[in-house]
Amino acid sequence: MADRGKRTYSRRSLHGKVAHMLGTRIMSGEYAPGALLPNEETLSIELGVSRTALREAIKVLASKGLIESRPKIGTRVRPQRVWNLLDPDILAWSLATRPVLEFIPKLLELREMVEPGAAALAARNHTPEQADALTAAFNAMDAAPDLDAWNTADVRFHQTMMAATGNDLIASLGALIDLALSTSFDFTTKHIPAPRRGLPLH
Amino acid sequence: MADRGKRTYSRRSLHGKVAHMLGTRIMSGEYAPGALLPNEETLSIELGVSRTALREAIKVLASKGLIESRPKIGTRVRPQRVWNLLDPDILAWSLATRPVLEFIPKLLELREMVEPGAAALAARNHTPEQADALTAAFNAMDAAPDLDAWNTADVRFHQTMMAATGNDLIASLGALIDLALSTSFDFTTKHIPAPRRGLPLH
DNA sequence: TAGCAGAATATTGTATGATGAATAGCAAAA
DNA sequence: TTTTGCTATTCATCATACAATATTCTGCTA
Repeated sequence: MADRGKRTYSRRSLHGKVAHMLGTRIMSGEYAPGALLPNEETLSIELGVSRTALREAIKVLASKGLIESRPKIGTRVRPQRVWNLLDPDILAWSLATRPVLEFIPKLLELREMVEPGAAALAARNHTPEQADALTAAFNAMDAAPDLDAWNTADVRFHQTMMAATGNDLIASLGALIDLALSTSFDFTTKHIPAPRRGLPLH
Repeated sequence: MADRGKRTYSRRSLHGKVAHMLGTRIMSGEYAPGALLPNEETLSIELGVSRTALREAIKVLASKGLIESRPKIGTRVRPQRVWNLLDPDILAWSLATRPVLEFIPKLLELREMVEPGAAALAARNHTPEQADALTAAFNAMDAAPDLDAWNTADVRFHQTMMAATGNDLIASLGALIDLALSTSFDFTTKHIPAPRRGLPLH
């Protein structure tokens, strides 16, 4: 049950660090949409890495829709609407720059939006084991002694429910939301919890 | 209105082609989760590209959660549950390998799941311009002469509604679903359309 | 002057080889 | 049996060279 695996890209490798650096610069607006990044040679010198490492980072960002490189032109930041906002890394970079308290409502809104539909699907498709896991998570939530424990149980409850829909895509969406929420809560433990809702199944 | 930008990663560049190739191999199960890919030298020779191009492709796949490289170990396919299924490229690679007809129901299911919540949000947050765009899209749907036109209008309707929620994340999800659906429909134009639903706004 | 062809040029794209760092697996020792 | 240390394999990073590409400039021509 426990391990849901690391879903954000490693920052141990050099190109991972560079990607993080450039990603946050883009999310913060330091490199705004439409703007050109410095050329590879300049940027690699500025960051103190080889052109190879820089290019690997650039390819990562490009694959998430953030930037686009063309010969003779350079590397340009693409418009926000083509950014892949549902990518764990982009979410993490957003959280690293944007005020978290502005972001949490959007996450909660998204979760509230998918929740009823997910519950309905889960009710149709869940396996017996998943039903057990759900009730266990619900009980843990009910018995939570403090806010932190309640959050943990809450996240697990939703994760389990999204998985119980039997739809990979939906499970992936659920994991993403929960990852983002728990990361946000790491920044700010003093948040107002959403009101408890009834258990939609059973 | 028209251009929503390319959201899938370019296949013009060499490393883009390599990423596509490896991505489809992974989605098809040729490289199953837990399996090791051939080492860089072997694989670069097999694909007829330099190690540089191969490595850039590997970094792209790793950033989407598909694989993980470590010295002395090699490059291993990660478990499916950490794949970023909501990535446009991964979706495209899935569509390129998996039978499309098995995939469309999941996409429709996801869309059906988020639709009521999105409509409710849109009703609260939409701007006047978005309301106009919505009615226009709805009318286009109503007046569609054939299935193809109906699909186009349908996709536009949903896209517009998700954008009208005023939540970036939700808009991104909507764009993703619609991209995947229209790509699917390119493969198989002979599908059964979902039953028409009433216009939830107004 | 306007317009077009083609050269110059700046930037990314690709290839290659060398060196460094990490670590799994094995062997030796306690 | 457990621990320690060695070694070989693989990826990580770097440096460099050259190719491909598309803008921009230049100069010719109508």
